[in-house]
Amino acid sequence: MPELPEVETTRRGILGHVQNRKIVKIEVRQANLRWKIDPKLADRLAGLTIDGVDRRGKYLLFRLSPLTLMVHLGMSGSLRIVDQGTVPGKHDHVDIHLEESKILRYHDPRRFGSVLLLEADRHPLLEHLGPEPLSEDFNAEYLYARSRKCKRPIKPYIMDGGIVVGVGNIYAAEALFLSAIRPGIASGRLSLSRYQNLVSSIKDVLTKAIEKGGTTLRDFVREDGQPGYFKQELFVYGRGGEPCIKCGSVLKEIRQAQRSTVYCAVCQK
DNA sequence: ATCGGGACCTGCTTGC
DNA sequence: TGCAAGCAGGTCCCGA
Repeated sequence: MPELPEVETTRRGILGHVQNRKIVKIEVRQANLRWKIDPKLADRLAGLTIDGVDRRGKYLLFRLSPLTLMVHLGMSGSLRIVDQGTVPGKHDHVDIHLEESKILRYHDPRRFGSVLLLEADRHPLLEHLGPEPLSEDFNAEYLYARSRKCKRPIKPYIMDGGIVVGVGNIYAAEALFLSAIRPGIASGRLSLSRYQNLVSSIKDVLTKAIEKGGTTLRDFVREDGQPGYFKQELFVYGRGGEPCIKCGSVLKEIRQAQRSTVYCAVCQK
């Protein structure tokens, strides 16, 4: 489910419910996620107060001075706020009980997500991440300079978290359509001005998706259980074989690095 | 140094 | 109708 807009939607949705609230207790029903949940995690966090929730790429960082709880939603994860007594479902793996009878509930059918305890503000998974796409550090000059001599196709290139964080399969395809760039072109062959288009398309599509509460394809839900509404605004993702919204020709579907890619061979060069 | 591929999982859709 | 294959928002890690 979650790319940056969905993670950011989740962060904004839960913030008001968890900030300055004390963790009463934690229940772990399934510890085998992408990485096994530390058996000591529940004891370490009980009694601490959540000072705030930050985001780095697709990671949510719960600040519990002096510890940090790092949550990744993987492919199918979500966080919801539910009332005490709400019966957990099959894939509700972790409950974080808060003051005032609320529970922050982690749900993840495929279990590709993770719930990790950080002793400090650092973690190996955060060490080599690229810039935030909505920050000024992410700009055309950076991408252009970094991609010289790189033969890797542009779509997997912008989906690489070491290059820029937060851009997943949906928004990579959308941004390339919006900037009229073919997904298979080698990143090292794109000009600076094409990178200017691409960067502004990425920022644009992510910003608009956040405004709509993210994209719900099947199971993404916001903290209150509502879906996101950006799906209606997708130009190419999930539309292989259908007509291009701009020119009407049939959209092509290919595979790149084991991910499906849809594009318009007429509009994107 | 870069890659492509496999791995980790469950659930839903599709086709025989 | 049943069953197996294929595919799905991510990304680490290995070997070529």
